[in-house]
Amino acid sequence: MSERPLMVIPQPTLKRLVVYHQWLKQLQERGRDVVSCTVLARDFKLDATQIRKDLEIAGIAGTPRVGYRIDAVIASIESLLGWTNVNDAFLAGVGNLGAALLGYERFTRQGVNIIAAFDLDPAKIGTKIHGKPVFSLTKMAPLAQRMKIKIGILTVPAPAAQTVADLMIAGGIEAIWNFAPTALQVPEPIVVESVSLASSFAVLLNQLQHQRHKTT
Amino acid sequence: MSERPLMVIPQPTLKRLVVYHQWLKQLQERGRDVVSCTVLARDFKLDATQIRKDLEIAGIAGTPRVGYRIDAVIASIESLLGWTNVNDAFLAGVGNLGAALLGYERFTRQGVNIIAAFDLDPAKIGTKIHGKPVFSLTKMAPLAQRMKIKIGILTVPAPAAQTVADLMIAGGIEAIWNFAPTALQVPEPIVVESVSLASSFAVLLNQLQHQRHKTT
DNA sequence: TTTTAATAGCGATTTTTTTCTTTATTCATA
DNA sequence: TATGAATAAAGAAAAAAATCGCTATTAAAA
Ligand SMILES: NC(=O)c1ccc[n+]([C@@H]2O[C@H](COP(=O)([O-])OP(=O)(O)OC[C@H]3O[C@@H](n4cnc5c(N)ncnc54)[C@H](O)[C@@H]3O)[C@@H](O)[C@H]2O)c1
Ligand SMILES: NC(=O)c1ccc[n+]([C@@H]2O[C@H](COP(=O)([O-])OP(=O)(O)OC[C@H]3O[C@@H](n4cnc5c(N)ncnc54)[C@H](O)[C@@H]3O)[C@@H](O)[C@H]2O)c1
Repeated sequence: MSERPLMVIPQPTLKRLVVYHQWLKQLQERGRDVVSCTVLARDFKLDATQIRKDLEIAGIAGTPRVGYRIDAVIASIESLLGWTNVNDAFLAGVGNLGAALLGYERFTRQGVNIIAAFDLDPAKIGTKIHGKPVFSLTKMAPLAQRMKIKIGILTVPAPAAQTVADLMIAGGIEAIWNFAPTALQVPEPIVVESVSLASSFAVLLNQLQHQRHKTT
Repeated sequence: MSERPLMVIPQPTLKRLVVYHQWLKQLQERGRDVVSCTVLARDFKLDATQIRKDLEIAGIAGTPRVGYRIDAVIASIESLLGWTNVNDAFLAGVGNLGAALLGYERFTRQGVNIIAAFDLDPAKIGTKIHGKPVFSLTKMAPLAQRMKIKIGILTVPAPAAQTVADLMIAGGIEAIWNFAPTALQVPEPIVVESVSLASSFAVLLNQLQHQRHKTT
């Protein structure tokens, strides 16, 4: 498909590029056409040079005294992240969080399309949640294999996470987006990206404590 | 309360400590009593020295040839993160994600207790979701002020996020946990911690692409 | 009791990431 | 057409984070 040199993008840069993208989309809707690092730095409370380096790493050029064309930046980031072609994914565990992810339409514009969900609960199996069909967990591995699904989203309770991850891998899934607070043990080529909301909240609390110390 | 020197903990360390904590809880439930950095390093696919440094920063000591007492590590991390006293919080935007967060009981063991939620939707106002009362958004600021709530959780659609954040600040809220994909503009002392699931997924995709390059 | 192996501890080194400094480019204005 | 101001670009420096190498300590084995 799209031939990219596949250079290594620093992970902090990668994450920030996604955040810039979201914001630039909003600026665009408000009629903005170009944006400077100075402005972005103020909006995000970051260093302007850092943003410039990030865009440079993404291969984006600006013009002095003007800034960057927003549409060009958006297009570059989308291409860099591979959002131009969407990846099909399975989701396991249609609970509170799983259902929320199923209903989040923005994901399809961010490279992921959840095409089916799997659960153990008989009350959920056979239904559709946010338009996505829910199947029995036993169907997951065979279906993944048949449909060549490569991405699995794991939103089951922590004690079940390892078992369900093993099923995903058995079905040929290569990357697991893990929301369960556990350390998944997976063989070498499998990619795991874990989301830890608790970590994020810990950062919030920590900063709040520091802020209070400063002012008192 | 608990008098801590409030040293600066590197943010990567802080996040990892939370992850260690979750895992150690599980090891404890399985009857484990001590754990070594070597084992943790294998479980998390991290460098053993890094884990040792993290624990050192958290002020945790181990014994050679044995490792660390799991209960001591858990206690130290909880105390360090301030999970021993729970912080009350308000949540704005009881949609898919907001409702999922409302129903997540583990949060109370991680320093945050959502005591009420707020929304614009008349169908939701006056109801209880996962046992938490939902009030009209207009009540948020006055109630926050009266109840001295300092933490706000923002799960409204992106276009509404800035407005609702302003309301939170008007109510005396000092820290905002933001799930909306937007760049909140807040005055100096206000702390904002944004969660970007899209960034996390971008990391997953990126690693998957690299993994594929390696093997092919 | 001695030896061995596993592990924590600690300082040094390397790598990565961020920030600073300087230069070059472009647009607006006189 | 010059001048000034804002900005990107590029390289250097600094800061932060991760990793390495070595030493000390401890428990188990010999
Ligand atoms: N809800 C949140 O806000 C939140 C936040 C952070 C992390 N998480 C994590 O996300 C995961 C899901 O949380 P939740 O609140 O949605 O839980 P939940 O209890 O609402 O949902 C769990 C779902 O998984 C299903 N399930 C259980 N065992 C299964 C199995 N073996 N195979 C397939 N499905 C199975 C259940 O039937 C249920 O539908 C948990 O690991 C939780 O720790 C949740
Ligand atoms: N659902 C997800 O998986 C997911 C993932 C990542 C980020 N997010 C972000 O989280 C936020 C919420 O997502 P969601 O899927 O729950 O959306 P949703 O549409 O399901 O819920 C939004 C809720 O906010 C309420 N609301 C709207 N305007 C409001 C206002 N001004 N004041 C108070 N409440 C208001 C709505 O009535 C609704 O209940 C969005 O910003 C979304 O981008 C969601």
